[in-house]
Amino acid sequence: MDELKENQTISTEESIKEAAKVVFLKKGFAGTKTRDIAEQAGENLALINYYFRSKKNLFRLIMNEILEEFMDSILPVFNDPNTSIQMKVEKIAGNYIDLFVRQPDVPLFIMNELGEGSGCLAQSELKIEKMMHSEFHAQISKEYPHIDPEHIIMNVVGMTIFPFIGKAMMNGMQGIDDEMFYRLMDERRKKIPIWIQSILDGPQE
Amino acid sequence: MDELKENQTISTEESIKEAAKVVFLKKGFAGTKTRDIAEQAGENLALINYYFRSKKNLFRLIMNEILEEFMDSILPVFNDPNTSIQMKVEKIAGNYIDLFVRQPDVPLFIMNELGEGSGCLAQSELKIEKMMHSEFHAQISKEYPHIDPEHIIMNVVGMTIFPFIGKAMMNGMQGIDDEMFYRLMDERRKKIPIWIQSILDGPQE
DNA sequence: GTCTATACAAAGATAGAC
DNA sequence: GTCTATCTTTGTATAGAC
Repeated sequence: MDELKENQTISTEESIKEAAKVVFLKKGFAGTKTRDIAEQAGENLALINYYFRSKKNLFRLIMNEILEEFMDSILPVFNDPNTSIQMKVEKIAGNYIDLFVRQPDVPLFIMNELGEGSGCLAQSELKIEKMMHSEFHAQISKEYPHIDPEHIIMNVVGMTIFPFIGKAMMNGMQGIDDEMFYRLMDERRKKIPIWIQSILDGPQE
Repeated sequence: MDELKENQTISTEESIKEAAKVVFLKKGFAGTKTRDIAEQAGENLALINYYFRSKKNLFRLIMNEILEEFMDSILPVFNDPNTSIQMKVEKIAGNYIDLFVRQPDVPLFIMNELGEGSGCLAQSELKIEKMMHSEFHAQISKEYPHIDPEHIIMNVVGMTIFPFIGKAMMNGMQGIDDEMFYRLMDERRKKIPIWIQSILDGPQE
């Protein structure tokens, strides 16, 4: 019955992963000490390396889980031929904003690990290629043949996630406090699809 | 003549700064060891702390120089009441793209160091507030009172720099190689101002 | 004021006992 | 599987030569 016990208390491995998630999201990768994770989990320091080989590996594991969950929530809509371009944009912008409002550290997290220095996510299951060759891509090609679908995808993603990446910049700015920021983000949820439509339709003559 | 020697060989302090710039840009803040910098400069390790107090301080110094130079090239146009909104957008998108094509590591760099973990740039002279309260901001408020200027600024900057941040993602993608990426970026240099105009004008009825 | 050599502390990783 | 003790790397500080 070793593999089948139920009502079992949380495993050591799992408790470390949960603790790591909390600490990583609060302090970032560089700001997190493995000793913090061990303390938060109430486990011995050496067990982190025993179960996860390295701090970086543990970090990558957690990030991939978050991203995979997110992508799985996006892709079905993205590949559904029966939803319009506008609805797809609404879905992706809305889901990104929801995720980042709830977990403000994730965007920087992603960016952090794309650099060559850490490079954890570079070859991971980001599934971006699935986004690029999705039904969304095909729909744009068909309905707006004059514009490169890559540009539109870059615009949607850039307009959506940049403010969160740049939040640290903006917080220092006179005139944009947290309350205003979240109000702006809520506006963007509705406006980004409209803006994308304006871009697709082109300039007014 | 102590302050006025010319033809002088590069100073120790300067050689460390140059070496640090090279290594930081290549490996990022976390990936750079102070011993790497010392070796690259051909100087003793302790001199880094002697001249710059700490690794973080040295990093901040270098980043501020890069950003300041960039901002100084942007701000005059940004605050000139005699250039149109479109021309300002052209200027900022063009300058960003030029900078990032020449120094592909800078954008990720900036983002990397905005996180709370390292936080080197958080309270630095980013001059973003000057961008936000520039003539550009005022022009949008006046000519397009129905739209929040912050949204437009976020859109310009997001559309411009996101592709560089996401380049690592896209490089892994089937169908976008380096040549195509730079072709797309060159297109964006001209198209972003047009797209912004479409957004400002709103959807076609 | 500059520089070399060295010491020290924090933090990730590992070996080996149990 | 778990824990203690230890090793290694790395940023920083200091002592002392010139």
